[in-house]
Amino acid sequence: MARELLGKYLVRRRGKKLERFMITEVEAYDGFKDKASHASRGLTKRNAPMFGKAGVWYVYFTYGMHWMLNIVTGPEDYPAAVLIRGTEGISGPARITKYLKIDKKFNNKSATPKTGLWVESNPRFRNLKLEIKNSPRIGVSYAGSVWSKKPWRFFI
DNA sequence: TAAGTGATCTCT
DNA sequence: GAGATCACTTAA
Repeated sequence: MARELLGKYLVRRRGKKLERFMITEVEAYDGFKDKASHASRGLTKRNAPMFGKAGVWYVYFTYGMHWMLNIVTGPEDYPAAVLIRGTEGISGPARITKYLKIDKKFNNKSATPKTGLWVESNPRFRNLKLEIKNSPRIGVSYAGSVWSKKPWRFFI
């Protein structure tokens, strides 16, 4: 799912204006066992959206100043999400939310035009093979040698 | 390299 | 309720 999101558009509606940003960098957080995932210590008030339906935003606040944008994946009751780390023109997960004015008001909301933040396929890339690379995830050294090394960061 | 910043989590 | 931590950014 993380790979699928690469090359697609993150679309933000503000008033009547639509802004589209091609997603270029993501990270996967998968299941109960993933020690790098907020869900590794079970259900909490904060990570609850990760346990819900796929296609819903999980937006949380960290480091006292940054909002992180994730989209929930997987079946209900199975915690998994993809962190949107970068788009064309914006690199860095906190900068995306800063520039697109994304905060807790999107948390637990569906990714649809109705909510003002969603994902669209990219017709430009329908027939183009993207060169996708991967690496360990960023900023998760606390997760131990196994989980911090999982190559679940994907980027174009 | 380190400060900034405050919500959240764990432990008492 | 206290203390530690944090899926980061910026300025030095």
